[in-house]
Amino acid sequence: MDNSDLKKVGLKVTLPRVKILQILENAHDHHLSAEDVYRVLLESGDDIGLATVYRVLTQFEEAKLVTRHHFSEGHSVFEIDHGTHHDHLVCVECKTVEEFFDPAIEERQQFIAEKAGYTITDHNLNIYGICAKCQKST
Amino acid sequence: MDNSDLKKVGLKVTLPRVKILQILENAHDHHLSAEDVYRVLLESGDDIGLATVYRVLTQFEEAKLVTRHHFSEGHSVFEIDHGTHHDHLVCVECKTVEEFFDPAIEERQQFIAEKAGYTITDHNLNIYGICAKCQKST
DNA sequence: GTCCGTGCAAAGGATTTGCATAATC
DNA sequence: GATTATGCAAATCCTTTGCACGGAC
Repeated sequence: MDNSDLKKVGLKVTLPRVKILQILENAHDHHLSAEDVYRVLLESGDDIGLATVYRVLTQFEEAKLVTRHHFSEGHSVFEIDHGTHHDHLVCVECKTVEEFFDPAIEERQQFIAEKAGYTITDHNLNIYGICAKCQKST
Repeated sequence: MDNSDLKKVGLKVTLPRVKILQILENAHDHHLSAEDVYRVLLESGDDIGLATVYRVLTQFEEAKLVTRHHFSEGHSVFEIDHGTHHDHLVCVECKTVEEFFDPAIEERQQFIAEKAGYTITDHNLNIYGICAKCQKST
């Protein structure tokens, strides 16, 4: 994903947008909050305001470049949207996020929604737990 | 669930707590935000502050009388906890919430978490869609 | 009567918005 | 050069907290 993606979705190629896109791509675990992005920007010496970070992330979401998630922590986290749906496994200790995809679960969800007369627009499954690493260190 | 439940969990029986418990029980769809509860209180002429609503709901959550959910709308919703785990089907139009429980999905979740080395502490699955009623009225 | 609970207003964190300046095309 | 984006500060939304008063036990 590079600058041409910005043009493709009708967004001007500006420094903040390019930088933020890069940060999201290079993040260790690919799920960052607006604060996280802002902090990385500050560390790299870029003078970009937090308001801009929010604005850019929201634009990216509308352009379907990134997805916004609401884990149970009060704030939003963003990840690059590669077009492949998946759910999340979140470690409540170290906040690491892993992704998974389970066809059996997807199918059951579809079935349940249909049975209840719903047309699915979206769905999200979050499993919260303690990861292997954190279990050892306790 | 009546006043004795309050005593049981170590909370004094006060008017706000009793009223709020009643409101949660009698709610049409059993999922209310703090604002929703507050509005009902106002309508019944009770002079109870919004801060108290939040305090009481938080105490109820700690006492495991109610469960707090974060659907993708920015605010929390609360429901009476009858001790039976279930997931949610949320209509994005009329905001109605239905509950469901699917053993197959529960089992798969357990399996996925184990495979990834996680000990599950909690999990939640929300399916967002348009309910039968809202599909007709559009 | 003691201690806990409540109301009000003020504080708090996350996110959004208004406006003048600065950058892109 | 026109239009769109940015930075800063102020505003907003949801929720929590501090403090003096009132109610439960």
